Amino acid sequence: MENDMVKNDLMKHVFNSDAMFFRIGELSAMTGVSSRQLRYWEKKNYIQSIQRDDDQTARVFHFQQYARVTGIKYFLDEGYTLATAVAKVNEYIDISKYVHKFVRESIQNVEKHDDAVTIDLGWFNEAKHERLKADLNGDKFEYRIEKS
DNA sequence: ATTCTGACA
DNA sequence: TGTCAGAA
Repeated sequence: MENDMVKNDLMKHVFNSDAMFFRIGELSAMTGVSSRQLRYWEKKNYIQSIQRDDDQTARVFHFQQYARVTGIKYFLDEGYTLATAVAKVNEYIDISKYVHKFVRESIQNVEKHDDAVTIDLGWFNEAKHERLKADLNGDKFEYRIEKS
């Protein structure tokens, strides 16, 4: 639908916006991690800033690094050492990466109806005679097996 | 005004 | 890790 196209472009615009990039002072203020620590973490390769092509030296961090830094600080506050905190964050990022991949590959099709949306989740069994479907109504949803 | 690197009363 | 200097 045309409406969906608009929303997609809007989302792309939002996530590619300059607002998603931060300099060290901003990132520090947002996360409560000192700029001194941020520079040290980068030197240790625990976080990374954008590769800058110009002659500027000021670090620029992408939004994803905000998530990383926040995660590292969380485990640090839990009492873990810096190296362990980083390992924990990497583990979570790894897991979420697989979960995202799983979810993406699980969704075979999204069928829009008048009042609801049905998500096709693929074959329900090895015999491939039934498919698992999820009917969405607002924020509610139900699973259903559909003969194929 | 901010950030960068290097150094340590 | 904080902080300060001197430069960009």
